[in-house]
Amino acid sequence: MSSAQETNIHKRNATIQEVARRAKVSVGTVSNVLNNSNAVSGLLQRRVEQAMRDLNYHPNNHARSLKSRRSSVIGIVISNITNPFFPLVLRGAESVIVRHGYMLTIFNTDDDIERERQIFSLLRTHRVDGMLAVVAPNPANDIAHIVQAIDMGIPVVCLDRTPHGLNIDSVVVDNVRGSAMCVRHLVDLGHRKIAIINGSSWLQTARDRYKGYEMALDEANIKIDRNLVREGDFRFDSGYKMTKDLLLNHPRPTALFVANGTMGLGALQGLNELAIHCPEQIALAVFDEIPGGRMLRPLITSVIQPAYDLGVKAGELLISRLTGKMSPDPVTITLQAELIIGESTIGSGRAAISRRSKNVLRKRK
Amino acid sequence: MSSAQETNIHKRNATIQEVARRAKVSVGTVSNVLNNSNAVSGLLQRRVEQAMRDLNYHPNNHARSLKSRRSSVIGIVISNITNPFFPLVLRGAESVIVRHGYMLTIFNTDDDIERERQIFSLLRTHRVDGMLAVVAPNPANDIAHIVQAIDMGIPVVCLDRTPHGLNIDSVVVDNVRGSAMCVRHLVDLGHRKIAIINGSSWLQTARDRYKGYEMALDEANIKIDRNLVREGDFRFDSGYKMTKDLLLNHPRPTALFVANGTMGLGALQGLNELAIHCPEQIALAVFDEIPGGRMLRPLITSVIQPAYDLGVKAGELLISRLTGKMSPDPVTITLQAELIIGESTIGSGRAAISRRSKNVLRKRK
DNA sequence: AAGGGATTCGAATACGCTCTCAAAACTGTG
DNA sequence: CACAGTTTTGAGAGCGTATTCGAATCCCTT
Repeated sequence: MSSAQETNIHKRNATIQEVARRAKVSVGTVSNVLNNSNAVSGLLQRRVEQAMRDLNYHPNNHARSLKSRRSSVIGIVISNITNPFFPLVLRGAESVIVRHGYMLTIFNTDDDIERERQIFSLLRTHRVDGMLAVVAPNPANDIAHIVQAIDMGIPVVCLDRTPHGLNIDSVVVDNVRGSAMCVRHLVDLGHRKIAIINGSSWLQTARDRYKGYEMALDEANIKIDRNLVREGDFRFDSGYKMTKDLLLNHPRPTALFVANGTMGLGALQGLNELAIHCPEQIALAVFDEIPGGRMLRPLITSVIQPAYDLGVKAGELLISRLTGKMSPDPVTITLQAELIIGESTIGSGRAAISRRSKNVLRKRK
Repeated sequence: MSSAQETNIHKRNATIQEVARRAKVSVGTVSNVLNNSNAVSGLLQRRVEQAMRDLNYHPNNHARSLKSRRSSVIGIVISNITNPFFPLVLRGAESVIVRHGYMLTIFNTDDDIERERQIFSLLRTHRVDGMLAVVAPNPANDIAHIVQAIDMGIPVVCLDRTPHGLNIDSVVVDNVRGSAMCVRHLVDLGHRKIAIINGSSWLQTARDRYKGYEMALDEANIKIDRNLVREGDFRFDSGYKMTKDLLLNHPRPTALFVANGTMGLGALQGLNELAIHCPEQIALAVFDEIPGGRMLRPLITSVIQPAYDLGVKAGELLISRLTGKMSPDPVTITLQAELIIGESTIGSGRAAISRRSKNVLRKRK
């Protein structure tokens, strides 16, 4: 089997020069067939292509980018790929971006704004053509790095979250409405003491989900009880701890609304340990999909976000910025979430539900 | 709010030249402070840094790479980030790679070997410094693209799977042993008719998991019944369909070993629809983690892979190749999986839980 | 055969940076 | 103060490609 040590004959990549020489043609001509800019006669074209094959030529993207000022690379900055929401987003974005000839470079911020700044700087050094960003919570609301990127002509599309006070291209889920829809469902079932376990209020997402909660309760003339409002960090542990805390204290809620899937899993764990049954003893509804949730019993009522579509739309928006002909005004695309009603809130017979949930109870937008 | 239209004063990035001019210093000196190669006196150093700040200078990585022949980019090629196994791997790899100053570029092959080839070519055009690759099933075993990359001095570390017949750096899970351990557990519980739902036998991974199955049965002098061996594609649907198929035909297995998590979820769905209870009517064990599985009841017996660690180890291996001082011989690192015994095979837990839930229900009514 | 227009080709330059190497500026010593 | 030794600085040559624009070639017409 061949390996680097044996075959280090051509350790260097072939250059356009060498291709030209071998095809008995000038460098310019090779460049032309590469980018089929100027028409090249069939004969030369074939000769060049043959030479490229012979030399196993791979054009040097760095030289190309240096000259052309386009890198064909797009940076995507997310909070944490380990959160099951993001692989779908990534995949959606990738599907459109790759189709347009770009590469995707990925970074996790872990929701650390300082890290986000470093990453933006790095991406600028690498001269990416555009960025997709799930912005980190930003207490000081210091968005200079984003503004600067845009000012330098690098389109930035915000995904899932929007920095406060910055009018910028973005693709988001209608968190207010999704959340309201879900809480309304709980209200409709007769619940009055509905607790919420939310994420950090530094995140627009969390604020919006709270707003939806507020709206639904307002509509029903239910006064918000601060004791039933908890702020976690969108991680398993905070879902777990806050659930236990809520249920061991007064007033004890009859329904629990958890603002994301991972905390939702934590909540389930908590309920489990307390041997509190759902929906008999408490109703549970979750914003976001619970990983592997469709096999859970009871099936959890949840607000499903169009994650893949979010990525696709963001990718498309970025591409149309890149290809130029768009009004320069920032655009915001809002996607609707879908409420899937499971057994964790209505709690009737299991067989009936799983059948019905597919056909009837799925509220479409 | 600032935006591209208003502030397009410096649409062009500052260059090292401009920094030099502003700091009243030569280009070489600026370069030296950038890479602190030649010691630069404190005074000039400060002047240069100030100038960089003033001009908001971001060095052009393309120019740098063109000259230095190092891109500081590593490509990672996986089959599908949507498979929950991979985000962890990615994160593990990222954690070490970023720490060493590299960027990560990601591609999904969807297990399409042709796509893999295109991606390798693209990565070479972009002159990545190294690659991490989860190779696609490769019926013709045509690995020229991998060999070529290595021959050109681009280290490639294979992750999770190894191309057949190619001795190459790789980090894998001990699939044979993990699988054998799991099937042995089923045998120990007295099962003789143990079915397996495997992935494509083009994948080393799948072949190894089968080998473990075979070993465990051999040890127990159980003859393999081809009717109990199924080959799927590691996706939900094949787990679902094959489970139904297995359980509606003869001989009917008393235990089911599913070779990955996603198919495991499918199997659960299948059992659910057939109203076949686990573990009373069938024992279920799964290689790989089921998404959100820790909340499932019964808890599924599973072989947990060290996904994050796999990424870390692969990243470290690649980095040490990159930094040079390693024996040039290919290295294979094998990580062990862990068998977590749940209620889906031993069933005591399950009985306890379902009994408890009934009591509670009664109490409430 | 010659002229003119349309097509195709190629020499040369610039892109922004690193890195070598010689010159310049210091330092200390006799 | 002269000189050797040491540190610090800067000029310049590429890295591999895209692109411009004049030159060369081709194809028709007359």
